[in-house]
Amino acid sequence: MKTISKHLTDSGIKPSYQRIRILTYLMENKNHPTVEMIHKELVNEIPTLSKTTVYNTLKQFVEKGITQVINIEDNETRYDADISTHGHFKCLKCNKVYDFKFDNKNLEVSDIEDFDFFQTHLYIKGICKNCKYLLNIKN
Amino acid sequence: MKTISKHLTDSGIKPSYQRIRILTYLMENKNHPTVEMIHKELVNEIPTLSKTTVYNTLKQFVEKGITQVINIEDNETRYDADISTHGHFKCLKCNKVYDFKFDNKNLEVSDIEDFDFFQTHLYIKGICKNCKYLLNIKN
DNA sequence: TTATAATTTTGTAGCGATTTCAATAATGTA
DNA sequence: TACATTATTGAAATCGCTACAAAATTATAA
Repeated sequence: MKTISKHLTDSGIKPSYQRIRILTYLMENKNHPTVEMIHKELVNEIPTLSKTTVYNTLKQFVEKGITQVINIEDNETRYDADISTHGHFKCLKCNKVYDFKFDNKNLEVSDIEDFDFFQTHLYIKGICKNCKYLLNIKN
Repeated sequence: MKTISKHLTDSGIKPSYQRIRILTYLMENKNHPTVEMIHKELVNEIPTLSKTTVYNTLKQFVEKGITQVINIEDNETRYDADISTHGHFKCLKCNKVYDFKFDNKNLEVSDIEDFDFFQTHLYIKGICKNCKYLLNIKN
């Protein structure tokens, strides 16, 4: 709780109760939640929590650089408090989003050599190990 | 025109007038357009063209695998008739989306070794060469 | 050709995600 | 305590997209 609060103030965000709870949720559940998911969970603890607050808070987190947006699917915006450059894998069977590491430094790109890079997003879609295993059992 | 029509029939899509025009637009203007942009342009030539038709047609193109969706931004779905694996760079200054090549084969990823990959999307955001140049002139 | 069936396009209505905005609540300051 | 500032809330509005049924077009059969 102390660290979360400090994380906010360090980023120029006043640590209100709602903001602390939302950031705590993001850091404890690394499940790349949607606004819907965050609200649904937190409204149990904070009955008055409005969805607008979740939207406003996440927008602010992204602007201040302590949260990144995951656009792996066009109909759902997900959020991740891990702002390090890493990839996201979405299983098309169970819909779970996995984190993965990739070598950003040795990523060879051409055609955009003289461009300045601010953010890199790598998304892979497919079938995860667990679902592959379950599919094999069935057949 | 002949080739576009053939491209459609080869993919199991009946080459209606609207479908031909939409695919032609995608192939001639490699500008990664949104539904809005496609409709705005084509309604000049086809005054009765409805946005629903553009949505339906693109959905079908994606299902049949002749068009891919670009989710580089959460508030705009873009489309690309180039279905080869390539990256997309969005300039945060001029908002243009550039294509770029990257070495998909030598992409080193960890944590998801035994997963099956179906699609890979690489998005980079930053400032393009042209905007960098223009910024330098100003200052 | 003509009648009928199947497909495509169109426009309206509806839905869900997000934003706007004004009122209320909470917090900070003199 | 009084006042100013900021944050939260909830209702209404907006936007992108989908559902659906009617109209238009195209294909098929007699």
